[in-house]
Amino acid sequence: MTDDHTSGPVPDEITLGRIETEVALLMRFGEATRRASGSAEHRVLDRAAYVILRHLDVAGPQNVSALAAKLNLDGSTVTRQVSAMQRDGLIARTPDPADGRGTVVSPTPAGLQRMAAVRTARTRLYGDILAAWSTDDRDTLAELLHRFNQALESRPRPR
Amino acid sequence: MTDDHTSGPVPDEITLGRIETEVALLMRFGEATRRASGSAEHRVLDRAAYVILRHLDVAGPQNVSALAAKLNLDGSTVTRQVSAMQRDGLIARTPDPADGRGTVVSPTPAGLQRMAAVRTARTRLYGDILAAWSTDDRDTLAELLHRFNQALESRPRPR
DNA sequence: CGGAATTACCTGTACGATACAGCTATCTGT
DNA sequence: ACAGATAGCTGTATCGTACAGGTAATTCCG
Repeated sequence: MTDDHTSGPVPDEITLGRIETEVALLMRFGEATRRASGSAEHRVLDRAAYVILRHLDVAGPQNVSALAAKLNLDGSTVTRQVSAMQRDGLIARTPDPADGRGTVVSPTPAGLQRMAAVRTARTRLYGDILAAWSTDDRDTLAELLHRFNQALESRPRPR
Repeated sequence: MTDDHTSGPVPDEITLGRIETEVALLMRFGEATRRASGSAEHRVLDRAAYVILRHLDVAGPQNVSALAAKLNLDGSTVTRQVSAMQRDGLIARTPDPADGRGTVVSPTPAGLQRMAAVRTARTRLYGDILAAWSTDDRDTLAELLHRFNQALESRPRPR
């Protein structure tokens, strides 16, 4: 509710509008880039695989449900993606020793290697794109994005 | 291929890695949010309708090809989305007076109204999320995102 | 002017990512 | 030990997208 402010566009709102615009734009860029560069047959890693491997790398091997919860995806989606990744040798599935229902997903060396390659490529791309930026501005961008994501994470309860 | 830097992780690279991480995170948040909030039957605007309306609003009525080029989408994709939007009364198609092959797509008042509603909702959401931020930080975020997008736009020629 | 090449759009088809519903196997609490 | 919850898988549906192919209109060139 928050019986809003029919007071008109306050400066703050202008800034928020700009942020909305830029986030939407960035989103669109990201999708376009992913489609353009990833569709070739030699795609190093498709998108979901990268995110999954990345998460497994930082958070350690875990079962499908945990993965799904963390990635905000349905369990069935993760099941299928993990199956594909197993077929491609990027992850291994082992029965969870602590729970007969569960399957622990862990990255294989090959998976980690490919993930690292993608990460390096992306990092390099950003280096290219931000070539003209000062170290200070880059730092600030990283910091603000981090805080923004934290804010997003702690407050996505519109349900 | 640019056998560069075997020098190890320079501070700059650490920052770039952080940026990569945060952009990826933001992307996932955006997708998750879109799916979660948009799937209900009361979705104000489905799919790419928002982006299309937004673009038509800022860039004026234009034909399908121009739209596709701007949005980095295949013409057929835009055709279908525009058809759906026409069915829903969000845009109107009129024959291009200057080119018998072309169809000019223009937003209807209803379309613009719904677009504005979505934009307002999103802006409010960001206001919520950034409630604890200083005006300065918000400004900086908006500015840096803008510059980042500009850099992305002017340099996506890895093909 | 007239045919060839190009362009704009649409349609058919396919694919990837996702969700939801329903199934089976296993676990947990009383 | 049984009832209910949970983990994962499979079937099916939807959405957004791309590519290939078709038709109509435009433009270019001789």
